[in-house]
Amino acid sequence: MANNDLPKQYDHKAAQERWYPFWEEQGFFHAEPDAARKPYCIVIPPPNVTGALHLGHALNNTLQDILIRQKRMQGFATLWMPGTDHAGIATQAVVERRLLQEDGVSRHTLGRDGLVERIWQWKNEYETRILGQLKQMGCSCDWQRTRFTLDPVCARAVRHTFFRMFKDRLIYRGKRLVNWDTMLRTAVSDDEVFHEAVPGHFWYFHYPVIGPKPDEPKQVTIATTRPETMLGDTAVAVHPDPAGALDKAEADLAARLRSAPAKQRPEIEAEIEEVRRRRREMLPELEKLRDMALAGRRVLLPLLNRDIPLVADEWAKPEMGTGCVKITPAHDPNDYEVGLRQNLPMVSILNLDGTLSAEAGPYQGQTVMEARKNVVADLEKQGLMLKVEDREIDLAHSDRSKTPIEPLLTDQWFLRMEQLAQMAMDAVVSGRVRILPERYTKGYLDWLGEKRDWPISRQLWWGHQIPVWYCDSATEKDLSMAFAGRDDVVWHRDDESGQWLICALEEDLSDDAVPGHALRREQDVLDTWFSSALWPHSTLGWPEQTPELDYFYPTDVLITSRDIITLWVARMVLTGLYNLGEVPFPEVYIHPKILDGYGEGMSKSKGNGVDPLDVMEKFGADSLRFGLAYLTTETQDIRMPVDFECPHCHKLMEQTRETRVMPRVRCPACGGEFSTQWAEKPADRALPRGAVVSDRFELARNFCNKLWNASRFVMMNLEGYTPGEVADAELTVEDRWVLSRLATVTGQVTDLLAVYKYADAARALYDFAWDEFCSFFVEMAKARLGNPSTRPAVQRVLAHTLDTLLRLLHPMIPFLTEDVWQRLGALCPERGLPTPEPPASSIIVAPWPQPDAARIDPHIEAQFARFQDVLRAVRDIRARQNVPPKKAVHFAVRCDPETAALLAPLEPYFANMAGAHPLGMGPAVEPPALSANVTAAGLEVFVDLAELIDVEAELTRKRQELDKLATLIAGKEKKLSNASFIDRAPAAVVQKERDSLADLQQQHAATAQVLGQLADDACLRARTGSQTDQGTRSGTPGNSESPDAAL
RNA sequence: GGGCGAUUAGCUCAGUUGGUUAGAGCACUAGCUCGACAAGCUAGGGGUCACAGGUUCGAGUCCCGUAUCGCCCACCA
Repeated sequence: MANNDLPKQYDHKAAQERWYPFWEEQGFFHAEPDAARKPYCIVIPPPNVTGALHLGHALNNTLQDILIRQKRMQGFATLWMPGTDHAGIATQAVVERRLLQEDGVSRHTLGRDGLVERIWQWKNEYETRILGQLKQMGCSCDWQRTRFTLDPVCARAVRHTFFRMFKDRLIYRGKRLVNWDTMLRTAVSDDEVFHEAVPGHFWYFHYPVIGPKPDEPKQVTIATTRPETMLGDTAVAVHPDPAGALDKAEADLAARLRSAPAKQRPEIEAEIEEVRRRRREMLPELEKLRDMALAGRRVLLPLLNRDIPLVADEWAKPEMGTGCVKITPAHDPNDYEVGLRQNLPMVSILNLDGTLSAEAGPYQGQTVMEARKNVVADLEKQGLMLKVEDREIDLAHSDRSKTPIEPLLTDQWFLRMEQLAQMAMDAVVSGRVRILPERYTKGYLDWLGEKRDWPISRQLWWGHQIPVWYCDSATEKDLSMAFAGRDDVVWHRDDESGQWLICALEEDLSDDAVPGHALRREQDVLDTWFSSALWPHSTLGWPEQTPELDYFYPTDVLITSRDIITLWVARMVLTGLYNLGEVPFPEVYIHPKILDGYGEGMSKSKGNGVDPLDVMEKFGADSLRFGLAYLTTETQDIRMPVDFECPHCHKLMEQTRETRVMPRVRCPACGGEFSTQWAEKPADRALPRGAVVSDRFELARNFCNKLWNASRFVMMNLEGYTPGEVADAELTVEDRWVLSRLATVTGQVTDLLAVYKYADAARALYDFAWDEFCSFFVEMAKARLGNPSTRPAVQRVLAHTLDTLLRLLHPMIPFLTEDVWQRLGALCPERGLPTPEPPASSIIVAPWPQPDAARIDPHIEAQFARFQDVLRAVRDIRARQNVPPKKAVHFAVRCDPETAALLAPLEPYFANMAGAHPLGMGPAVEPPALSANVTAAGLEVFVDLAELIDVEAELTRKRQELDKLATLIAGKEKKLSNASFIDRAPAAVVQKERDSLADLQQQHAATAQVLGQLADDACLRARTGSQTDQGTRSGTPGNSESPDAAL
């Protein structure tokens, strides 16, 4: 192979295009149950088919692939289960919006089947795109097993789970207030609601008391921001203990006041004053009303002339509003709770389209806004309106239609959580499921601890339709006869409506399944999370007892982000336990979130999202992956300032809060304009698109390139390579050093990945590859490669070291490592120490390196560290003295005999790596007549400056250095003269300090000596008035004939 | 309102059970095209570890408080 032709820069595109198809064709990603091997399985958190993947997905999947690739190399039968999520509401919303925009068609005109068909088209398009993105990233998923939460296999799991839960009476129907979008006529979930402050009003009005006694108030005053809801009022509440409640409010405020900073105090003091005012002015009336409530007195609901009770309920806070609160159970979440507590009727005044229902009497058919206006006007007419205040209202809006949300009481399906939640909690408390980092367990347990029933129905068309049929008319006997002998149908009567709820396992029921009685299927679908909750077992074929399920379940780890610990992780644990009696995974690793430069999470709506394809286009998949791994620390989110890359001049420009939402941006560097993701107008779209990237991937890109060039060096120098044994005796100091370091790093990386410390693993590899392998081993190999007698051995060590390093890096940098692996295979068909062997056909299945404890040699590492110290010192002096690179220098090292002996075999490298020639090393070494020195722990390096010196600069430097050393020495002396330090600190620490002091004193002495010589010289020259005559000054130090110099 | 996390160099971040003179990458400065690599090499400058207390012989590290930022949950008649 013509390795000289290798490009100087790593061509990531070529490697990606070449090796991904190769891996797929070879079937490396596919896993089958294999009794001879241990299983390792991760299920992907299925991305939503709503859109393309962003950088958060890239991170999530990179972390999974790193583990998967490592485990595969470790010999496990490794399965990474891929797939996507139908993401019910989000996907339907996206498709509906597009339909409306592009075709002007609403879902109601299209109909259920038509819409669902369109969504399937969308799904197919985006699934392909998403899976394509994963492939580009190098994800080694078992694509043959790709699942979709709505496919037949998953659907079957959903039906079986639902059926059993229904049979176990865990699923029930009930009323619940939902966020109703009157425009789209659907309930939307809490996360699809945004709050926006809008100007509004706060109306105060009166309800007359029915039959007031002389000492009783004639009316109660209530206040509301939504006056039309009074039509649905079924009570007015007053606090059962207004005096106590006010006392408590005051006490709470007083407590806050004590700990409050000065600037908040006036506000709190004002609040306290308000509470006191209320106690003076309002308490008697509130207590009277409370007594009336307890006596069962009623008030008249104006306009509808309905009489409704006064109730005593703690929801009415005497410190707020009028102290009395109207109760509208069907249209307010808190009032609903009051309604349940007080056994109030629930009157729904809204139709699903947002108009008022028959319950609203004369206002029937009006919209909410119309009714509001009319109700206010009518109350005014009756003299019941007290006052109106302007007030800003934090109003809930639907994300999808941007219209205000109306809380509406509707029939929904629920899953009883009491036992299920407890099982999921126990699994974590007992340690059967460990959440890492551990701090996230609290949120999990707190959330489950509330044991709130899970509302599982959604008024959507895209999803798993609930397999329940209603029947109003049949008797129990009719059903028993119709379904005689069938254990795949169960039914029970709905307590509230009295109708039959019939659930069928796999086969849908026909309308005439019960002769003579019509069946009507439930139209709602299940919450998306219901099917996602089954993902770890449904993807493996459950309820079928497949070999895969048997072998791979439970999976080994779940890797996900923290915002779905409750929505998803908790529910997977719960269904896993319910369906299989086993947790779905023993560990959950929660990874950081990717934030933009302002510390905000990335999202489409903010416009600060980064498409991994843009990053890969610019930096390559390897850099994307390594960069992300390098940033994945345990405690920190990943802050990533985002840049536009100008398509004209390719310069990066920072994306600001302003530019990130602009359709077109002008490059400040070249003045060219480009479009962004917001471009909609044809004129904008015609501009070239500016990719959104981040310079935080440059580190990884540079590293990949470094690796590429190190590999290139090795391969260029493998000419004439012959495989062969390398006996330990043949190994040089640097060989033994690099092998020792390699063994250490192998152990570290293996251990770190086992505990998900990706950043530490990446750093260990980065530092070793760059600072040790490239900067030292490769540099030092150059000399030996030039010598025919040493060339074969160093080739073998180089090939082996590179081979091992590639394997360690493969999980993070799959393409580059495979590319080099294959090339290396052509050059070294057998390699490895001590005995060469043929390498694996692909690095993806090459064995993961074992940390070879026998290679770890602290003595050699210490020796090498000394060499590095001396080399650094010489280079330092060269640099600060501005010695031209090609000019040789001479130096001496004062050190103990052991160090001198250690350094001896490395002497030639000083010439190669620093253009420096040793004059002597050992304890008796004296500085040359004129020298620059560097002191390090236990040694002093003197560079002979006879021909080179800039005396003044060196004098200044030495004086500063001496001062610094003196300060440090003083500090140490003080510490060591402190009796309590000597007494209480561990002996080892004290000794360390003593050694350190001695060393500093030695450094001080050496520096003082050099300084003295330099000062004499400067003095001499000042006296003679002559410039240094470089030719005549003696370059030979006095000690060059000393015994130590002969070492 | 409750919970969690963060605050270390201009920027982005490491910093192990408390123990030598707090590190890296980018950016900056100076010098370098010597056959792996200028996406590089060599060296350098740059830090009151957010602020204020405490524990300790010793605090970036542990404890209390404050400020700022972020995330999650709840609530707002």
